[in-house]
Amino acid sequence: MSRRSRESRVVPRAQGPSLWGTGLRLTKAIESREAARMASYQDPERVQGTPCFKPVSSKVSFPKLEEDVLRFWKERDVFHQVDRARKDSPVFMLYEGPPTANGTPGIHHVLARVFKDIIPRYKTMKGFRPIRKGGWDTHGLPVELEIEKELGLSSKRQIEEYGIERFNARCKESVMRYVMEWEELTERIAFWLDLADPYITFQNGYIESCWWVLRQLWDQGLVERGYKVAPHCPRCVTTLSSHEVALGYQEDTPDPSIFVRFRLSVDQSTGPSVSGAALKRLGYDRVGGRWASDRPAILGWTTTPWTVTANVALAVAPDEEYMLVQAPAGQTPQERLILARKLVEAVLGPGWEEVATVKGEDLVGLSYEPPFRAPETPAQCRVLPADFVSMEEGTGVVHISPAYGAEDQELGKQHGLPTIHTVDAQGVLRTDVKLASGEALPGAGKFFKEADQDLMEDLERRVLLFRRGVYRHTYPFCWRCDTPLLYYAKESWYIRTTARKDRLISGNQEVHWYPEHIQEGRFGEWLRNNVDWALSRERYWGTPLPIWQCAGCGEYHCIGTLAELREQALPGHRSLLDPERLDLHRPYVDQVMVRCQACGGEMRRVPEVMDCWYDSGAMPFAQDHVVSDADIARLRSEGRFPADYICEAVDQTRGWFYSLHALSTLLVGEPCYRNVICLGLILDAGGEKMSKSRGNVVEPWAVINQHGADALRWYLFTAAPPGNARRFSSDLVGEAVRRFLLPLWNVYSFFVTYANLDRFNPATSQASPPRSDLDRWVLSELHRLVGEVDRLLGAYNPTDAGRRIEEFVDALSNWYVRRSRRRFWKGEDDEDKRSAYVTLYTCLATLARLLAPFTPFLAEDLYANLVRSLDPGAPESVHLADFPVADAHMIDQELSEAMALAMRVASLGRAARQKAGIRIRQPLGLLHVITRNQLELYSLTREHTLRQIKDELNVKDVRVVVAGTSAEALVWKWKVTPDMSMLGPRYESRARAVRDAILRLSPQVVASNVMSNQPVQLSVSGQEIKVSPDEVKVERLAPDNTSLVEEGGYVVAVDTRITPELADEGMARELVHHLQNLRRAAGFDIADRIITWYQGDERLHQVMEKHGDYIRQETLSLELRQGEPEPGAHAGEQRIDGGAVKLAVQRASR
RNA sequence: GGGCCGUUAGCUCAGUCGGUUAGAGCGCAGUCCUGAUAAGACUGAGGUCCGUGGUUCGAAUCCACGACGGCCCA
Repeated sequence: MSRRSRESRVVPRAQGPSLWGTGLRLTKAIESREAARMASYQDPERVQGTPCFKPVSSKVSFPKLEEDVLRFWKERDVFHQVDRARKDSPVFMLYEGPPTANGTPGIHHVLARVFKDIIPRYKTMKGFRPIRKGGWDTHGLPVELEIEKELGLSSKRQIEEYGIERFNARCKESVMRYVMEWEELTERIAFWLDLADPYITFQNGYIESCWWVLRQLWDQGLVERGYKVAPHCPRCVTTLSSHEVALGYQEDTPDPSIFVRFRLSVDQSTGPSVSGAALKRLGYDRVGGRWASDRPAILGWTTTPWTVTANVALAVAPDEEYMLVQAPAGQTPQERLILARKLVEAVLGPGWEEVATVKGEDLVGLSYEPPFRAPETPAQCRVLPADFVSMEEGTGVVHISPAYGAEDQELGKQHGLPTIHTVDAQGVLRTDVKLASGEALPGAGKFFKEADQDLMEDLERRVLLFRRGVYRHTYPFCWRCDTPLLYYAKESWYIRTTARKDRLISGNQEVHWYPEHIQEGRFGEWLRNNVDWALSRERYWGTPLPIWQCAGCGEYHCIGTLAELREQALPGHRSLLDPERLDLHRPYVDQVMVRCQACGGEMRRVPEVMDCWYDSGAMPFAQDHVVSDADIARLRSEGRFPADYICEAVDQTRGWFYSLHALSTLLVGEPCYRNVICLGLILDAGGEKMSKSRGNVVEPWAVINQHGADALRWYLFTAAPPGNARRFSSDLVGEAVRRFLLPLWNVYSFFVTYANLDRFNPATSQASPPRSDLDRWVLSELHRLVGEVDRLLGAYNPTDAGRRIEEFVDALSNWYVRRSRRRFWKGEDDEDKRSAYVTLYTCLATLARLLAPFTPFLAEDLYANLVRSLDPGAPESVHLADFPVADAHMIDQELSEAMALAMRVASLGRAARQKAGIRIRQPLGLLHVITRNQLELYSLTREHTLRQIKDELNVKDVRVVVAGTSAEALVWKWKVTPDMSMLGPRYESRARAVRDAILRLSPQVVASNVMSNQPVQLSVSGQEIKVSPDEVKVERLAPDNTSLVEEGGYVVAVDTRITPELADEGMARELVHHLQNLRRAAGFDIADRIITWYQGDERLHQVMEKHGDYIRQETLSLELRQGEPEPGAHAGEQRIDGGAVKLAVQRASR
C-alpha cells in the first residue's frame, strides 16, 4: 500500500467510475483548492467534478461560524419554517418560566435556557410541533425595591408621597428595560422561543386571566381572609420579603433569655378532658377539684419577653416525656415545675426531685393562668401539642402568641386561638390595652426592645419570672435601617391550598421529575407540609386583588372578568374602564367603585396586590388569555394544556413549580406539567454562589465570544448532572471545546479535505454493505449510539446522552480515522476506499442530526455542507430533519467487543514499547499477547483485528495465547517453586527428593500441567509420583529480550530484538520522517515532487540503497542524490542511530 | 432547628445490580506519532472513595451516626 503519487492518482480517475466525474487533472485540482476554499457553502450548484464540499479548514472559529448560521436562520426564517413544517403534528408544549428583564441575564439564565431549548428541538425532530411562547415576569417587590433605590425612597409613606401613579410608571418602564439584551442573548445561544409574541404579566389581558382564575377559586370557597405572620420592620412599617430578611441577619445578637412560670389553674375541671391518671400523677384530685399541694407551674422559655403579653397558649411535644419536679429540700417555697425531662438538668441544675413523669400528650388540655390578660385573652389558657417544639434548648415548652410567630399563628388557627396585638405596627407597646387588672401594659408606650426591661421587672414582681439571662443568637434586622425586625401578624388574603392538599400530593405523583429525588424529596416534602398560600401584599406594583368591599355592609366580592367589572361599576366610574385608557394597575383600578349586590352600597377595592408568584403560576391560562371554562377546553383540545415540559432551577420548587401546581390543581384538579428538569445552581470556580455583591458573576457574552454558544451549551449539558450544583468558569468551557468540539471538527475537516481531493460524492456512490471490519465496527457503534441518545433524550437526560456522543467521537477520531488514514490516502480507487468514505460520511451526517438539539450551530454547519449541499430535496435545515433511527441489524456486539480488545492491546503494546524505549517507527518482530479467555483469543486473532494491531504497533507478527492454559505455559518462561508446606506432610522423608525432581523438570512442562490443572508425573527413586497442581507455585517470568506490560488480566509483551533487517527498515522510516519534516519546513505543497540529497556514513548508503523505492515513494522524491545539495535546497542535519546524517530537499523543476 | 442534595486524583467529573487491581478529561512530568499539523496519541506520577460504626464471603456502592459544603424553609 503505497502513498499515492501524482500519476497513480490521476490515472484511475481518468477512466474511473462515474463517481469520479470528469477526470479533471489533479494538479489543477490542487491549484484550485485555495479558490474552492473561498466558495460559499450555501452555493447549491455543484459542478460535476469539482469538489463536493465546502473546504473545511482545521482551524475554526466557532463564534464566527455561529454568527453565519444565525444569519442563515434569520434569512431563511428557519424558526417559523419548523412551525409550518409541523403544523399537522402533535403539539409539544413548553411553558417558559418567565424571567424579569429588569437586569441583564447571567450565566445561570443561560443554563436554564439551553435546557429549555434542547428538549423541544429533539421533539421537533421526533415529529412534534413545539409551542414555546416566551414570557416576561414583571411584577413584584424586587422590582419595587429597584425603583425605591433609584428614587432614593425608603418607606411606603415616601412612595405614597411620591405618588403611586408615577411610582408604578417607573416600575413598568424598568421591567422591560433589558428586554433587548435578553432577546439578543436568547437568540445567540439558540434558544428557540417565540419572543415576537410573549406573554407579559402586566398586560391587562394577563391580569384579567389572573382575576378569572382567582374568581374560580373564590367560588369554590378557597379564598379567605386571615392573619399571617411576616417579618416586619417597625420603622419602615412594612413587611419584608424573605430575601430582604436574608440580607439583614446579624450573628451573636444579645437578647434577654427568660424562664417564665405559667401557673396551672386552680380548677382543672372545665377544659377538655385531660387523662385522669395523668392529672393524678401531677397531684390534682379530680374528684375534689383541687391540687394536693401547691399547684405546679409549667416552665416556659423565650427570648422575646414582650411577646409574653400576647400569650394565649403553651405548646409541648406530645411524644416527649415531661417531668414534674420539686425544688431541693430546704428551698422555700418548695415549688413544683413541669418541663421536658431531657432539659431538667440543663435548666434547673442538680438537686431537683422527680415527682412524676408523663408524656407530653398527657399535658395537653391542662389549663393555666396567662401572665397577662388583655381584653381578648381567655381567662384560662391551655396546653396544646405541636410538632415544632425543640428539645435542644429552652424547657421543651413553647409559649404561644399567634400575633408574633408564624408557627404560633398556624397553631392558633388550628385551635381557634385569638390573635392579640399588644404591640402596634411601629413596634410600640400599645397604651390602649387595658389588662384585666385595670392596669396598662408594663412598658406601654415604649419601643418593644426597651419595654422588655419593664416586662421582666413586672414578671419578677409577680413571682412569675423564674430566671433571666442573656442569650446570643442570629437575629434579623432591617437591611435598610438596621432596626430589629419583629414577626408580626397582619390580616391578609389566603388561598386555602390546604383544602386540596391530598390532590396536590397525588397530582405530584403524575409528574415525571428529573432528577427523581425532587418528587418525594424537596417538592413532596413541601406539599406534605403545605400551608395556605398567603396571597396579598400591601404593595403597589402587582396584579391588584380583584376583591371589592362594601362600605355599607362590609360584604366582599371578587370580580372575575373585565366585563363583570364594567357591568357592576358605578355609572360614573365606567369610563375609567374604557379600552383606550384601561390600566388595571393601581392607582387607576382603585378608583373604580362597584355597586354592592347585597345591599346596594358602594364597594371599594381592597388595597392589596397579589403575590407575584401568583402571576407566574397562572401562566398556563393567562398566557392564552383564558377567561372561561371553554377557553380551557380549547387549550386542552389543542394540546396546549397541560405542558409536556418545564425546566427551572431547584430554587423554584417552592416558587414557580409550586405556584403552577397549586393553581392548576385548585382550578382544574390536575397538574399542569408532565415533565420537569430541575436544575442545580451555578457556582463560581471556587464553589461560591454567584452573586452581584460577591462580584463573581460570569458574564455570558464573554464566554460566548471566546468559545461560542455551542461550546457553552455542550459544557452545560455534559459537565455535570443537571440537578447538581456546578462550578463554572470560562476555562472549563474552553476545555469542552478542546475535548469535544475540536476533535469532531478535525474529523470533519479531515473527511472533507480528502473527499474533495478524491471527488467523493456520497450521492452517486453505491453504498454496498461495508466489508471492512473497521467500517462495520464504527457503524455498529454509531447505531448503538443513535439508540442510546434517542432513549436518553426521551427520558429527559441530555447529560448522559451528550456523554455518549463524546465517547463515540473519541472512538471515531482516535481509532476509526487514525486506523483508516491510509485507506483515504492510498492511490487506488477501490471498494475499500469508497467504503471508508461512505462510512465516515455516514457517521458525520448522522452526528449532525444527533447533535442538532445539543449544538444547533455546529450541527447546522455539518448538515449544510454534508447533506443539504448534495441533496436539494433535503430539508433546508438540520432542525427540520428527522431524528436518526437506530437499525438494530447494524449493531454487532461481538465485533464491538473484539475492537475494544484490540484497542486495549494496542494501548498496552504502546506501553510495552515505551517501557523498552523503542519508538513506533522501529519495526519489531513479534508481539506476545495473553488474553483472559478463549473468546478473547478468537476475537483478537480475527484476521482484520490482527492487522490493526500489527499496523498500530508496527510489529511483524502477533502471538496470542489464553491465560491459564498449557499454550500459555509453552510460550512463556516460568519459575517453578515447589510448595514445601504441601509436599512436606505428604511425602515426609521423600519431600526433598520430590522437590528436586520437580525442579529438574522443564518449568514449561510443569507450568503447562499446573495451568491446565493436571498432575505432574515424575519418578523418584523408581517410584511414580503424581504431584498435584496445588503443590507447586508457578510464576511467569518476562522472557529475555522482551518488554512486558500487564494490566487487568491481560499481558502484552514485545520482542525487543532488532535484527539488522529491522534496524534498516526502522532507519528508512526514520529518514522518511525527517524528510517529511524538511518538506513541511520548506513549505512545499503536499503533492510537490522533490530532489533529495543525503550525506552520511556507510550504513546510510546501504539503507538508501536497500529502501530507496520506499523512501522515494513516501517523500515524493524523484531522485535520491548522494552528496552536497545544490544551493537553495533546504538542508538539515540529524543523528540517526548514532550516525550523523545530512539531508536536503528541493522542489523538482517542472 | 427542619428538609433536600453533594463530598471519589491538584481541578472538573464518571463509576451499572454490592463483585477481580476505582476510571476519564484537564493540569503536571516524560515520550511518541504525524501532510488531521497552532492538532493528535501514549505513558507516568498523583487516591484515607469525607469520617466512624454496622450489614455482608465481599462496600466507593447498602444502613446508622457524625463532619464539611450548597440550596430551600424556619
